[in-house]
Amino acid sequence: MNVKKKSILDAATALFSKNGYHAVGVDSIVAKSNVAKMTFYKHYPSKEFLIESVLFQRDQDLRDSICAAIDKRRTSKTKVKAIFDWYEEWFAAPDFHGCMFIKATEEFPDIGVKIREISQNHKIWLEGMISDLLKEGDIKSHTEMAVHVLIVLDGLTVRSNMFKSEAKNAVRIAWRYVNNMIDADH
Amino acid sequence: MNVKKKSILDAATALFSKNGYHAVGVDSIVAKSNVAKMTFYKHYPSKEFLIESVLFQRDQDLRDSICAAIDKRRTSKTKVKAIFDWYEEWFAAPDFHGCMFIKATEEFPDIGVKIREISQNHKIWLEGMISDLLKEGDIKSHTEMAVHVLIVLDGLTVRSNMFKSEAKNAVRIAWRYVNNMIDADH
DNA sequence: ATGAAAACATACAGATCAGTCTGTATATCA
DNA sequence: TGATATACAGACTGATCTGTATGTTTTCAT
Repeated sequence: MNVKKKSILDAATALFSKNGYHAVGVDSIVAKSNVAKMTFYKHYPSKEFLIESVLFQRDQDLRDSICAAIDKRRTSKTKVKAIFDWYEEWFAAPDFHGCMFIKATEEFPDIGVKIREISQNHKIWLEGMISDLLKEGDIKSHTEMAVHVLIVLDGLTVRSNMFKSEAKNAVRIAWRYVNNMIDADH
Repeated sequence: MNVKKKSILDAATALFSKNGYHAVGVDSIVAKSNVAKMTFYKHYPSKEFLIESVLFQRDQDLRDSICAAIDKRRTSKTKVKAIFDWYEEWFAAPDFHGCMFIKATEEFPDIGVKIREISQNHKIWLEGMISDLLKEGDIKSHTEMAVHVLIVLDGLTVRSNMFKSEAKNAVRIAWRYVNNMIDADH
């Protein structure tokens, strides 16, 4: 990708991630990315298109990162645990300000909007990934359990954004109960 | 409360709840509440103050509503179930667009802001309420389990906002696992 | 070195933002 | 009836919003 275009995308990702989508103006993105306004509109014809591009890229990056974390483990349960570990590390990052897809869904209420669709697809992907891992671990109701695990992960994300200092403890508690849930299914 | 002031509060609550806080302007609140702009600024000296008032009132209303739902049940576990039932009914409402406190936390990232503080207090209250119920049900680790239950409830809320048509099924799945978790603790 | 493409700075348009001001109308109560 | 408080409509300020226009400078391959 073009270096200027990448610079805009990175700046926008950081600003949207912290402040949300409506609160961030094009001018502040242009300023942070050290780019002329016309260069911005050349690469991204509208703010909405930029938001879609940011979310699309974020989805790609998260898939890669989470898959890499999973691939380091061997058993199906430790692979699920790897996701929780990944989240815990994410919550501890100084630039963590919640999930960009949840934020997008909160800010764009109209159904059928592409921004929502990208956000939904990310969650559907993660749920499918978890379902597959549970299935490998011989969980009979892996589909339903995956729904629950995703609910827990999203709940953890919201909570860690609200009470950042308690994120680590919350992950520990949640994983203990999820671990018990997995064991109880055998 | 003054009838005009109440009208403004109700209109603002509906608009913020659906569209978020930054996306809604004072003019649209004034229009929806059928009030003159000066009347608005007489009752609420700034938009930020209005948001705080909306969240404060919402907190009060939710506490009353949830407590009323709990009081109808007799055992501690059915009281916890009552909370899940309450959430399920809330998700099915046509004007459900997610939790206003989660939305506020996503849109106002600066720590120490009163808007965040009110939101945190609501979650702390609910967690304490759940913890008390679990304690009455002789759950030894009621404090930690309450953390987990709140995580599940917030995860459900986020998910139901993203996939509204699947809300009912998600609540059913989540409650089944929470029910198992409670039973397993005895 | 030269010419095209890209990015630059900056001003601008038109709309909307939060918040203020003015002057009028209405409602209540003595 | 007359005094007072409240609410009214709507214009206005200055800032900011998204997006465009213009003309100059930089980059870079030929």
